[in-house]
Amino acid sequence: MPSSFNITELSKEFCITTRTIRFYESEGLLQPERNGRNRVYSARDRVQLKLILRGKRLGFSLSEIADMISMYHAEPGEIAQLEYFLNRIHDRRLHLNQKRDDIELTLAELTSIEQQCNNRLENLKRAINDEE
Amino acid sequence: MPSSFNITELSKEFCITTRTIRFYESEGLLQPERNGRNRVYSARDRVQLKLILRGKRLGFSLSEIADMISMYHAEPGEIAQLEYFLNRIHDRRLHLNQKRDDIELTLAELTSIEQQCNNRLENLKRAINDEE
DNA sequence: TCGATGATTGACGTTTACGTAAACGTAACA
DNA sequence: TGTTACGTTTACGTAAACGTCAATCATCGA
Repeated sequence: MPSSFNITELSKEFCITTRTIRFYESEGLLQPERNGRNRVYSARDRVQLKLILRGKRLGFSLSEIADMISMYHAEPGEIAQLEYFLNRIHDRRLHLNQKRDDIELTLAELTSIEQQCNNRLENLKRAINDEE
Repeated sequence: MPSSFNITELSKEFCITTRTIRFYESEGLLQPERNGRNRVYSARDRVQLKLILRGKRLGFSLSEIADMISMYHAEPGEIAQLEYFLNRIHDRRLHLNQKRDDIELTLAELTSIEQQCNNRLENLKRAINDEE
């Protein structure tokens, strides 16, 4: 695993356009180094990009993602900050638990209609066999 | 539980605007009855709306949601249709499993930074006690 | 009968998250 | 020494998902 990447390498690895990566930077979600004019992404930048894309898959907006990423890097020093921070973590957890419940529900429904399909399929195949 | 609803009742129950509900209808996601000009939503329409909002929470687009809802109502009659349908179910399941994995990862990371926060918090509080 | 209340249909506006094109820089390679 | 391949900035365009009027209609209580 290399320790630095250019924009095209990352765009290919994650199947996104360079435009998208630059856009994330313009929104403050990435801060790559520069080699002259060109962007140079560290391993940490690459992890950050992974986090962004994971957030996107979960349907979070870029500003929500920015907020979450800031939590990863924050180093609150005072008690009040820490307690505020723990509250935000708590809220995020509730939010994610809700999504997980939504997923479980949807998966259960998928299983149900899958069952029905399989039943119908067996009936149809049996009917064909009976014809022979 | 009433068996029919007007648009304002639904908008209040689900904390969305009437505009949003009408928009979903214009996109083919809802087909309420009419009483004269006015829309009348059945219990089934209400469930449908719930499904839409669940899909939104999971970050699906309205067209994806329309696709999923159509699966709930489809009654494929031929073997080829059924097998195609089972494939779509399979794909959806993969998609949802991916999201669930993303959620588990994120929750695990939240737990980790929560731990760190709690540790710091305890240290700070201990330091204050030692001062006394 | 009149005004408030709530619903409807346009129609244009807005935000988010990029797409796309133009114009330019630069390093390598034939 | 072109030209090809990537990279950059700037800027306008766009699709999705609504928000926000405005004009109109229906009803209902005072």
